[in-house]
Amino acid sequence: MPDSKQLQRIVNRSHVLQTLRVSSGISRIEISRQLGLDRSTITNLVNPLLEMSIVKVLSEGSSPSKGGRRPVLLGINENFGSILGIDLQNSSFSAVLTNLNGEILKEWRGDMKFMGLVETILRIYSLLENDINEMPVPLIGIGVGIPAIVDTEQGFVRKATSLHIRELDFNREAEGKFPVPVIIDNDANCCAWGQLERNKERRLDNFLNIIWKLHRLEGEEAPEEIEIGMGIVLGGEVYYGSGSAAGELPEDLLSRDAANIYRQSGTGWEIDEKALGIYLDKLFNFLIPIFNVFDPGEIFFGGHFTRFRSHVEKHMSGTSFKVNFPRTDELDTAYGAASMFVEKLFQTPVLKGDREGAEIREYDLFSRFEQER
Amino acid sequence: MPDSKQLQRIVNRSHVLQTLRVSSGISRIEISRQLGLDRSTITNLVNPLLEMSIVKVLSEGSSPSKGGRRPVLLGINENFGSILGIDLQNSSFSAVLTNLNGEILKEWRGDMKFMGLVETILRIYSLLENDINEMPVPLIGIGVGIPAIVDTEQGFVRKATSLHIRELDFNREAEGKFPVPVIIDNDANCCAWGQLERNKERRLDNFLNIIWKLHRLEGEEAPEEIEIGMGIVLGGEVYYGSGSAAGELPEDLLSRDAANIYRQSGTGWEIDEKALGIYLDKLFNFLIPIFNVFDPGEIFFGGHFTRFRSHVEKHMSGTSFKVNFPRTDELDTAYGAASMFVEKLFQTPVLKGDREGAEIREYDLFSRFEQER
DNA sequence: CACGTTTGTTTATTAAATCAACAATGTAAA
DNA sequence: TTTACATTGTTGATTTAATAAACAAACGTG
Repeated sequence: MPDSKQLQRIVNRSHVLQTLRVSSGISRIEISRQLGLDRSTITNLVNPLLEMSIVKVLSEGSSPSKGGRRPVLLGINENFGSILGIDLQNSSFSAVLTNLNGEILKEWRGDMKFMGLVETILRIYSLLENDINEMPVPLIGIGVGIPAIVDTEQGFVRKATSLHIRELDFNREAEGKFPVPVIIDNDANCCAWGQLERNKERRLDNFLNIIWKLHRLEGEEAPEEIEIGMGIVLGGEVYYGSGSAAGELPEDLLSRDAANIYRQSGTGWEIDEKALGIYLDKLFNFLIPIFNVFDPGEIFFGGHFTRFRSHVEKHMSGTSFKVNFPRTDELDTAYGAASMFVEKLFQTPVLKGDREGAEIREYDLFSRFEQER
Repeated sequence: MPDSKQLQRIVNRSHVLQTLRVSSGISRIEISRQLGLDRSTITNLVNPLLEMSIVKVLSEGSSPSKGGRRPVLLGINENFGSILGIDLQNSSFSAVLTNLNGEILKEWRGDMKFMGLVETILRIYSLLENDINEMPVPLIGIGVGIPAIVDTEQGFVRKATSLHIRELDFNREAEGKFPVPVIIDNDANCCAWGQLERNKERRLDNFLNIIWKLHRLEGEEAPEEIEIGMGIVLGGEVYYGSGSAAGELPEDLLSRDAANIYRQSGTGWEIDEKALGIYLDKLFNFLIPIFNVFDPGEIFFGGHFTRFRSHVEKHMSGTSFKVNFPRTDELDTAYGAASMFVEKLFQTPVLKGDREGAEIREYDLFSRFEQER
């Protein structure tokens, strides 16, 4: 629908928003310099965003060294809207509410028997609805992470062993049932989205985000199930591969095979160092070649990897990769699911299809709220 | 230098050229439909290209089913210019001259002692110069493939064991010494570029291109040296990784380790099936996990892999990947090097840097030849 | 042969950028 | 204090490149 002229404006506006997001506290003139656009163009783009309160004035900056008018420092209004991120597992969930700056406003954890994807998410949402509505920030989107192979673009779940799903058209089934748009993705990819969000100022290019996650098995108490997941970010965007299965590890490196690492003791879980060593040998034997072929700029080890930091560092010592152990917790996937939504909000819209029906991506902030507020 | 308005025109012009390249024999109106631009816009973009003879009229198409004026079918003028592609090895080279449609106009093979990168390429060029100049198509660029880790964007050779190079600023050393622009890249990446060119109508998204190449060792007669190279294409573009080393395989899978596969017999080279089997087991043990993690839409096995086709098919039979054995010959790398240049000619120009000095990519066809012809 | 259809061009119009001038606001030296 | 100068940000005129609309050209069909 939007013609090429309007599209240019939309794209430029999006560039402005991205710049504001990445370099919060920047002046209009500095934006114009970074984007190579005229000063007046930025003024014209920014002012409507200010009126809509998507952008806000932070403060007056100090005047430049040689004198001159003080720059007016701008930034994204992080309270323009909130995002609900849900980490959906077989029999439990966790969830976070974040603002547009990726700051956590609220968090939840709970048990929830899985009863179909849409149904379960609806239940969780109605469980949290009151909490969300009493916040001063209105909800504008939901992101969901599940242990599955997901075509996020199409909203299509290909395969989810632990949830017993195959070829589910989520978008169609969820149509009209939620008050805000819902996006789903693989949980490991969500964590990669979260890493993109947390490091947005660094404008990371290529990195791998590997997580070590524990799941309680359905019914059983112990041992827990290990999930090793890899999220791949290339050129600043999550890479899905041609079948949405990029980053999936072989079965024998996941699940029960390594379950005897965790031994139940009197107080709780205890780690069998020998079993751990054997498992990590096998794992890194697999991973290191992958690292070499991808040649990422950085590798993040999240989740329970932080508990085995020294082991990981030993295995990585032969390589020249930059290794990173981000602070992580049980909410990583939920946080990442929310981050995914935020990242998509600020992505520069492109004509999708390229071929037929030129349709704009549906998450563009300005277009969505142009009339409403 | 070019402002945002001119940039839009350049980008749209580039889209038109890409469309013409991918779907040769297309009418203006059909282009306008595919790109979502107005008919008159396409007319205005195409006509200058016709005058410059970058684009040519193919023929009158048949009139549409319900009557109406016959569409004027357009296509890239493949003879607007020619590209020299060079495959540079330690003590020999091969080269091809292609037109803009990736058709081979001429080819050469020869021995050439390596004497520094720029010097050697210059020698090869002067060797072929007369042949090239007597062609009716003017040379507009040179692409070079070398067995090395290369930062193509910067024109910087990081490491080339067999050529004894380390940290060489090619662009600086070559400055002003060639009559046309020269681009260098890793040889495996070149082959991937070649595959992109050969399959341009298919608009491939993600694929891996794996080659099995033989090199004569310096001085020695036998055994030859094996080079296994992987070119990675993601989102329709060659992926280089953060250190330009993406796709590099571990040392022990290359070189001499598998040399005893080739045995010299009375008539020539003979293959030791047992040694081959052991080697391929090891190789595919390495490759299959890589395939799974990349989740490509297709995998090409080129070079000598075609001789071991049944072996490869056996190893790949457990997977669900689409396997492809393209017709290949000794000129693949050279052809790919030329293809790389052509592909870059037709890439949509983007502001590089994004941050500072907004500079346009230097290969844009129209801009380069606007005044000249 | 009249009529509808499709391609492609021409001219007027429009959207969104730039350009240039200027107001506002600051530092620093005279 | 005053003057000069530097920098940010806005306003109005101008330019550019797209679209829109009308039309010419070419073709098939009843």
